[in-house]
Amino acid sequence: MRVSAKADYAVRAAAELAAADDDPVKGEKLAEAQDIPLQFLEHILLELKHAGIVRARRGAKGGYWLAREADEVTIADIVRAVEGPIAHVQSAPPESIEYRGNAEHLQEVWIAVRASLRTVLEHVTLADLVSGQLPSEVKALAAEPDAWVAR
Amino acid sequence: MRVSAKADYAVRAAAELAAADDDPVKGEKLAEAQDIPLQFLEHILLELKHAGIVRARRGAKGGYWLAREADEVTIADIVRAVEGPIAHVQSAPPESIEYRGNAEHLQEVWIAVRASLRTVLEHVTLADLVSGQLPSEVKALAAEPDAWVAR
DNA sequence: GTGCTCCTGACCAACAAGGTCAGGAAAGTC
DNA sequence: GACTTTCCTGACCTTGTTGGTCAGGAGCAC
Repeated sequence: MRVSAKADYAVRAAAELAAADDDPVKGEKLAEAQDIPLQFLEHILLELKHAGIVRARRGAKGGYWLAREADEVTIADIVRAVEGPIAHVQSAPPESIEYRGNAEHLQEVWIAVRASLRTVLEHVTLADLVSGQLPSEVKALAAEPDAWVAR
Repeated sequence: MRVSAKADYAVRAAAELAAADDDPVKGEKLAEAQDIPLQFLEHILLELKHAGIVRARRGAKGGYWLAREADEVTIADIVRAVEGPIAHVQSAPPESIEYRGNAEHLQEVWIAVRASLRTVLEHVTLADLVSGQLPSEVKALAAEPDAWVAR
């Protein structure tokens, strides 16, 4: 139930690309802007490229840019590209698991967990993120003072 | 962003205890009922005991039972006991992270992610789980046909 | 005291996380 | 065509986590 460094880095780098608006940005510049180890970042960008989220060109004037418009890329797309499926249980999708005895309804709970993650991750786009104009449901969740206290 | 085997096992074992209603249940019986490796389960039950969720007695007539009423124990309690804090980013709580440049609003997103997880995990009790009477918000999330399809 | 059952630490193999290193392959510039 | 720049890729590395197993000790009931 945690967010890896890789996913966090990936989203941050993608946010920088979204802000750069289609001109290629060098890996080194992304690394500096977001304080990410360059060589690690390059591996991440490669994964994003393989997932079809980012494009790249080498050489002078080279760099990375988004393959789609910033409002067509969600945080969920990026997290899935680097971390794999969201909210798997024991490495299997929750809809495929069968529970017995008194745990029968646990499947519904894990499904609800996944659904609730999706309502956030699939609705926030990179455009939302850089502009700060998050979808209203997401803003509402983050506006609760209680959401900011540790437990 | 995944649910570990340990957390899944812990919740299932706790559900069995909730259904047993205060008489001690042997580890072996829990392991059989939920098909969990016994020795692994014993370690998990020990963690639940240290977290104050479960109590135990040794010897003949021994076993495990819930330390609190089943409607006073949430899934979040159990997940935290075995997996640690929910939705940490790079092993730190989201409210403590500072983001720069175009990723500034990412903090709000991770806070919203945690809040959305909490709305499910902190509202489902073991009593709800065993009876199948999940809270209405959770039932609503799981009722969406879309929630059951992989992506 | 003799089972029964929990309690605990040690151990283990496999894998993931979070990187670093070294070199190759395109693209542009002169 | 040489050279520089920048991405591309695989190999490697250390540390920690996951998902267990093994062996023995300690408390409880009879």
